[in-house]
Amino acid sequence: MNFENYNPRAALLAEARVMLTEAANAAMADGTLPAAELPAFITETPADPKNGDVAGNIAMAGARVWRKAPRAIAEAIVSHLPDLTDTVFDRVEIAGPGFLNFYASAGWLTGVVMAATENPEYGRTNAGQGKKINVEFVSANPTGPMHMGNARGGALGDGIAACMDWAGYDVTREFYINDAGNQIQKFGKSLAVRYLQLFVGEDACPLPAECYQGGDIVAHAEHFKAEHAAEVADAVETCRNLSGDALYDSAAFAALKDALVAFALPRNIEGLQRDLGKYRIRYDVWFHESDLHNSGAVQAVVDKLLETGACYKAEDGAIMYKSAQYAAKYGVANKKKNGDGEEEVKDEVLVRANGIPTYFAADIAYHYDKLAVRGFDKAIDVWGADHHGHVARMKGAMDAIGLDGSRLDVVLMQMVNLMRDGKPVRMSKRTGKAITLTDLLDEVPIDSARFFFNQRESSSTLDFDLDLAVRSDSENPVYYVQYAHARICSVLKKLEAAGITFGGVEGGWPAYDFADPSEQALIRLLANFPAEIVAAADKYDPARITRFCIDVATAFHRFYTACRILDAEPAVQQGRIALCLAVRGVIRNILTMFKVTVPESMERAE
RNA sequence: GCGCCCGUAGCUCAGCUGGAUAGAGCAACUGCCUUCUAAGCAGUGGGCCGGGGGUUCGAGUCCCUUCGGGCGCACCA
Repeated sequence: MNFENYNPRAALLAEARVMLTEAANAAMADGTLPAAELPAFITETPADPKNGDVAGNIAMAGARVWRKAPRAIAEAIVSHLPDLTDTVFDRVEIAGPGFLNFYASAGWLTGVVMAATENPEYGRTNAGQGKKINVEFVSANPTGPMHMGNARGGALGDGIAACMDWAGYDVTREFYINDAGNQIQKFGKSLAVRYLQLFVGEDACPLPAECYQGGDIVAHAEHFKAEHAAEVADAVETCRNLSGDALYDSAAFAALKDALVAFALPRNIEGLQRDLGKYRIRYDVWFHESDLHNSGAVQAVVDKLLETGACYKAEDGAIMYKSAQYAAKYGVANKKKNGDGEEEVKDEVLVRANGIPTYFAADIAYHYDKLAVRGFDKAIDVWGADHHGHVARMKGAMDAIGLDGSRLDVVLMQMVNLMRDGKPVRMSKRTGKAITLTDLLDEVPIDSARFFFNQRESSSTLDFDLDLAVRSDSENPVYYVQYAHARICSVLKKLEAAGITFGGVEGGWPAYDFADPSEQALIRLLANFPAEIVAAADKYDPARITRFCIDVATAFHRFYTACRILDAEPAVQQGRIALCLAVRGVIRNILTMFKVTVPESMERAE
């Protein structure tokens, strides 16, 4: 038997839908129901399992076209349903205002357990049809350390990528290195000033306010001095006698900046790669913004937009992008009040009057590269919510350049509040500065960080409970889930020690129908797993999988409390071992998706 | 002023393309270990789903409006 790509819940919903459609058509054909166009209806999984495994609302939805009470329509449809023997259903009932409730057969439940035990990748489906997806996330500036937003973005982006991978998409994880443009100039200026300070002192060459103030800049300057001082000795001598704009505009200062950036930037990028690696994120592509400038791709995009009329040259020489062209379609535009107090749409700068393109121009070239050059069907960007103003104009720009703006989806992520003792903490106790990703990982286990950041929808601000994240008890959801897995491993070890093995499908599937309510509830939950992943991929919401995992752990602990395994009758025991293996597989697959460790045993706290 | 996100139990949050009696964890209270890890389980109490209109068989969910909180509106990224 082949359980690859099996999605039991989707199969059940689809089967009920076919039955209802055929029964309704048959009822109209023989006059039980008046002839009419089949109404739109849904089949869904009821919240309360008492109402069955599939509920159809066709009788209520058809009340108008069939001009009958929903319950009467339901009777008519039920009387035209086929014999349910040998189907995935046991029975159908009419309930409530006119729901048609389908109850799954024991065979279907067994099939779920079989699929989850026989298929090590149970949960994976081909719903995405192998479409090429690019997920770009974090993309932190290589000018300094990563902050909490990057920490959330990393866990979220990697979670989205994992869900899409499991949902059958061909996923590429990508990091966009902003190694060009203004912030690199600022980085260079900061480095060069700090470097000069090593020779002339801080007072003689103060660090401008707009520069990076962090200690990492000083450290770079010191390292450079130790290793490469001779190479820039002449430039330092020249700069010594200059100050203010005369200094910043000098060729010697520029040479100093270039040398220091060439030294520090690769180190910072390596640092990003090291820290993200420690955070268990592996990128497929590290894309350099500078390549887009060097290859002429940015210029080509600007030329093309000028050609199509999406852009125009302003009087001062800047190239402006017309905001009005996307405002209607994507809603948001950069509105400003003019001198008369009237609102007008303000156009965006694509290339500055001084000829230097803005990041917006580079971003268009970058996304053109993703969608048109590299041929991704979809580009998904994970951005902080503070960049939301950029979304509409980026989508609009994709349209303007001849692509489809809907092929770019931006997942906006709200802020993180780090909480300690129920109060927000903004600054690191150690450094007095904003808390970095590495600060966080020094304090809380990576397992907790990866899991916690994926517990809330990206659209909600997230309170990260530092106290909870370090706790090794059931209140910490990571431990709760890991414990369920460890419990299963422990039982299996005990069985193994007693010489009991599991036959599986090959060894003759256990003749046990999972009679206990806790068993059935658990199996029904496991049946949802593939559909949950598909939904998480569709909505770019990995949080539903972490919640699902907690639900599975809860259902397992209930089962474990209600049902014995070690001393059960042989057939019952085999069935329960199968169920344990199924749960173990699902938890393992989820934790692996989120890069959380999957322990086979838990150390006792004391 | 304009735009985006969020208002659901004391707290943190679920609630799937509108569906049946609005759920979970924490906190409070009560039980369950001679039994596979009690890092677990069961039970009790707790709600004008921010307010007000509308759409329909049916609204926490959709539309309008209003109030409260967060974030953004640069020739920065």
